[in-house]
Amino acid sequence: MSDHPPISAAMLERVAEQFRALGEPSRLRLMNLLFSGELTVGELVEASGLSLANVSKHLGLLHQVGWVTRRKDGVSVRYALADARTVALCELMCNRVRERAEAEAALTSTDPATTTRRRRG
Amino acid sequence: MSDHPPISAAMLERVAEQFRALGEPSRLRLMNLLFSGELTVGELVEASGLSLANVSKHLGLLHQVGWVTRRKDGVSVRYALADARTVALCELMCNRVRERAEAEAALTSTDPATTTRRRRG
DNA sequence: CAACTGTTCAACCGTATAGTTGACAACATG
DNA sequence: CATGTTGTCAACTATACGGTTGAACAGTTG
Repeated sequence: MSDHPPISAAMLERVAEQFRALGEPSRLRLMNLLFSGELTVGELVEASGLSLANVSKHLGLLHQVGWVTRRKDGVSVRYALADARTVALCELMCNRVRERAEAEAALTSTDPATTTRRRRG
Repeated sequence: MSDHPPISAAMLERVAEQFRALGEPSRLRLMNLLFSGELTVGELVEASGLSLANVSKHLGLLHQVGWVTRRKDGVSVRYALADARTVALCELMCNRVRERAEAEAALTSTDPATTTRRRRG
């Protein structure tokens, strides 16, 4: 825990915006599909099972905050990951979730007594 | 872009939950304050300027998803970062924001013509 | 026990946003 | 130009969530 200066409110909002854009399962699904490369909106619709307008909306937001790039290709539009760090970032979060799941499983199996939450008597 | 298998809906929701917890300026501010070490709710209230109940609520959520630890210390409660990766994660996002800000600034200064769609031409 | 401090919880309100629907824009083809 | 294809945008509804307020709870002190 070395030196960590305070951060401006504007910066906090910008950073929060980045996190928030990834804080939605549908958008995470689209990002995950883009892990394998550039895809059109139509392809993402088919692969995700989401509605066309919904996918377009999510992609618009991801593009606005800079997580994906947009490129017109004839009649369709191709989206791709804009940041090489995206995959690492998502995998870090996946590992966190897995670790927590394992930790919880270990707790409940080794110490069932402590799982009886304290309630006022 | 190597092999990236699809992810279950439950997993996506869990991962999104992690991102979402950090997708709020007030919570990010609290996390940032905790960068310097363990703090009580009261200390966080004073440092953040947020209301007591509000801080408690945010800390409750951060604790629920595993971003902070909670420890009773006499009459007060001390919170701390639970994950060593937190700082690196936030700094990555900060760098992203800074990079994007610089890229935008460079664009508007070198190519004013394309910015006519917006004010500040 | 009673009073005080520090924290959490529950109910409420206002706003933000996910998803749908329908209209419309951009590009291709006949 | 008319038509089909692909995607975006605007309006709408339902739900989620941030923030406030007031009550309840847990230690500490007298």
